[in-house]
Formats: sequence, C-alpha cells, structure tokens
Amino acid sequence: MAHAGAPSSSPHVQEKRRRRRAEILHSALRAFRDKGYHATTLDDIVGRLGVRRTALYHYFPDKEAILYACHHEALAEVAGLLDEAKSRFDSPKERLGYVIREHVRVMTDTLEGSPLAFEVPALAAEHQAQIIAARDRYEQGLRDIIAQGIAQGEFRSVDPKIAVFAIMGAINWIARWYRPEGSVHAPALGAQFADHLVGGLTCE
Amino acid sequence: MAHAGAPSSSPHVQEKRRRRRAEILHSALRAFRDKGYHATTLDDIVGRLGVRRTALYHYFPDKEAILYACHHEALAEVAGLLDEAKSRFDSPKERLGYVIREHVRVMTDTLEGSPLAFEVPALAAEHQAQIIAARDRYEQGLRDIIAQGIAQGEFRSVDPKIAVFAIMGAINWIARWYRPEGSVHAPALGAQFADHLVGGLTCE
DNA sequence: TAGAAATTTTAACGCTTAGTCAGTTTTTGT
DNA sequence: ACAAAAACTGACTAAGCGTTAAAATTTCTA
Repeated sequence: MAHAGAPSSSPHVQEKRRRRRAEILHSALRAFRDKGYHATTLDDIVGRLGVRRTALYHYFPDKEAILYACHHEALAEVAGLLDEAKSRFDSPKERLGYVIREHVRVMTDTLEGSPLAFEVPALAAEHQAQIIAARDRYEQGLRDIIAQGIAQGEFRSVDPKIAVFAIMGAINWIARWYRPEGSVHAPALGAQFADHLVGGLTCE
Repeated sequence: MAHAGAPSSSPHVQEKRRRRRAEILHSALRAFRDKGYHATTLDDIVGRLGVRRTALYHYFPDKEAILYACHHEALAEVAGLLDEAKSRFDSPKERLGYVIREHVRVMTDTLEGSPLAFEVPALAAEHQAQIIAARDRYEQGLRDIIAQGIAQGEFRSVDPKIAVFAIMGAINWIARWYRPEGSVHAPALGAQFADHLVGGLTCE
C-alpha cells in the first residue's frame, strides 16, 4: 500500500518521492525505447537506478502502472499544445504548423524517441480506454484545425480524419529512427515536418 | 529437422506444405496485429488453425522464425514497387505517388493492417540485420526519387532522408488504426496519402 | 492395401519473470 | 538522540510460455 500515497507526509518528503518516481519513469521510458514494453524486464528498468527490482513496488503497484504513468504524462504534455496554438495563432495553417513542430519537440526531447504510442495495446483495459480517450481528444483537436482550414479555403478539401492519421503516423514514427545522439537536428526536424505535412494540405 | 525442408517429397506434398506454411503465417500476422509479437503466444497463432501448438515446429524452428518469414514476404512485395514505378512513370512526382499508393495497398490488403514494421527489434540479430538492410534499400530508393525530383525542380529542396521518414511513418502507422472491416475505403486512403505526402514536397 | 512419409498430438521440461512478504537499513522530524 | 516513517532488500512463489522427444495418426505412393 506504499504507492497509495497518503498525503500525510511533509512537503519535503513528498517532493523527494515525486522525484524518485520521475527517475523511475525516465529510466523505464528509455528501457521501453530500447526493447519495447514486453521485452523490458523490471531489472532492465532498475539497472540504471542502482536499486533492486522490488523497490519499484514502493512507487507503482505493478509493471503496467509504470507504462500507464509514462503515457499519462506524455499525453498531458501534447494536449496542452492545442490550447497554446489557439492562443498564439489565428490561421489554421499557422496553428497546425505550431502543433506539429512542438509535438516533434516532445518526441525528441521529453520522450527521447521512446515509441510510447506503440505500446497502448499493452495497457490494461481500463487504462487503455483512458489513454485512447485522451489521444482521441487530441486528434479531434487536430481535425478541427484542418476542418477550419478547409472552410476558410486555406486547405484543400481532404478528409480531416485521414490527414490527421498521416500526421500522427509521421510524428510517432520518429521513435523508430530518432536517437538523441544521432545526426538529425531536432528543431530542423520539426520545421521540415511542419512544412511537409502542412504543405501537403495547402491549396496551391 | 522437419523444417529443414529436404526437397525429396513429391510436388503435391510440397505444395500442400507450402500452403500450410502460408496459413500459419497469415494467422500469425493477424495475431501480431492484435497483440504485438511478444504478447502473442503460440496458442494465439494456432487458435485459428485448429491445431496444437507443437505442430508449428514442423514448419518453423521457433517463434522468431515465424516473425522473420512474415517480414521477409512483406518486404519482398514492397521492394518490387520501386522497379514497377520506374518502368511505368518518368517524373519523380508520379513515381512517388505510385509507390505510396501501392505501399498503402500492401498495408491494407496483404498485411491487413499488421504492424510488422513495429516488430523489427524482436528479430534475432542476424535476421534483424537482413530485414533492416532490405528496408534500407527500399528507403534509399524513395530517397533517390525525391533527390531526382529536387534536381529536376519538381520538389522543394528538402532533406530526402527526413522526407522519407515522414512518408514511411504515415504509411506504417496505418497498422495502428486501419481495420479491414472499418469505414475507411482502402483505395481512397492510398490516393489521399499520395496527394498529401507528395503535395507536401511539391513546389508551389 | 501395405508400407513409408509426413503431419499432428500428448506429455512434460525448464527457463524466465512478475509479483509477494517479512524483515532490515536509511532517512526524517522533534 | 530517538522514535516513526520511508525506502529498500533477499528469498521465495506461482504462472506462463517456448521448446523438445517420442508416440499416434493421417496422408501419400506404389
């Protein structure tokens, strides 16, 4: 019941615990990136932390909860991009370009190229439903931008649903080839993706 | 040593064996689609075949060999698209559009939306090297088309490597949402993908 | 239709790995 | 310095799963 997290402890202790949790998630994220969720053992996760496997159960009830937490945090970060785009830009073209660039940044920086989106089927049914719902909201936001662009004559008259799938695919696939230490410059990547994917929707 | 396949048996027997192998691969492909390679058990694979788990070992030395065979056949099919595009069309724009449309068709028809490309890390080192090499040849072919398009002034001056990653991502991601019984019309999907992804490279 | 070949089954092994639990060490607040 | 809380450990359990060997069954061939 350690992970139940009664908020009875001091702020300092809570903060320490929060940090440790973050360390675990970060280590897990990298392990998932290298081997995928199922092939990652608990020992893989703690290998980088200098701690035994059983210590994990102090912070998470089971392995799947770690995966869920990774998803939860990652989705929270990208979900915020939609509002940010709306407040910063007016035209659908600019908004879409911004979201793509920033989403690419999350992929390369926060997630360090971890293919989290690939591991949704590994989640327990309940968690899976939550994550899929959040992802759907995000995709709906993108579809709305595109639909508005079509209505305003900025974009060609495509099926927004399919267009969003193409965009999400291109971005999620980054996990399969991007490595932080590699030669591809992350910001340039975001810029080219935005040009490529927004350009493909634009009226000539 | 059953799967060593000494070609001493009659043509009829060989043909029968070949068909059974294909059945196994097809069933495995769908299982991998639903659960991913690691989460798929041998019982999942044979569940649809009405046969015991151990019967598989007559056709494949181990589970990983089944995954490899799936990859091998799928890649062989898409590799042929490059030559076909070259012989049918002259302009890079048309060639690229053709390859994208046909690749989407392979994803929806042959693979029925199986995310094979996601499972490369699960292959044994030797097999992995082979599959990656074949995939690299394919991607290099796409890069060549794009580079030629840039040289001829049809395409904007982008990094062909990144452009190909975006295209491959969009196509491979189809596996995560497409279902044969779903509402999206497969040929229309290929057409829109081609428009979107080629259009994003085209000079305005 | 008998014998051979190919295929499938039964039964069981062995390894991996997630998860449990009781106890120990470390850290924290007073 | 001391008691309480938190963090961690080591040994163990249980289950799942890929794999193997040998026997049984079906299919093919002559």
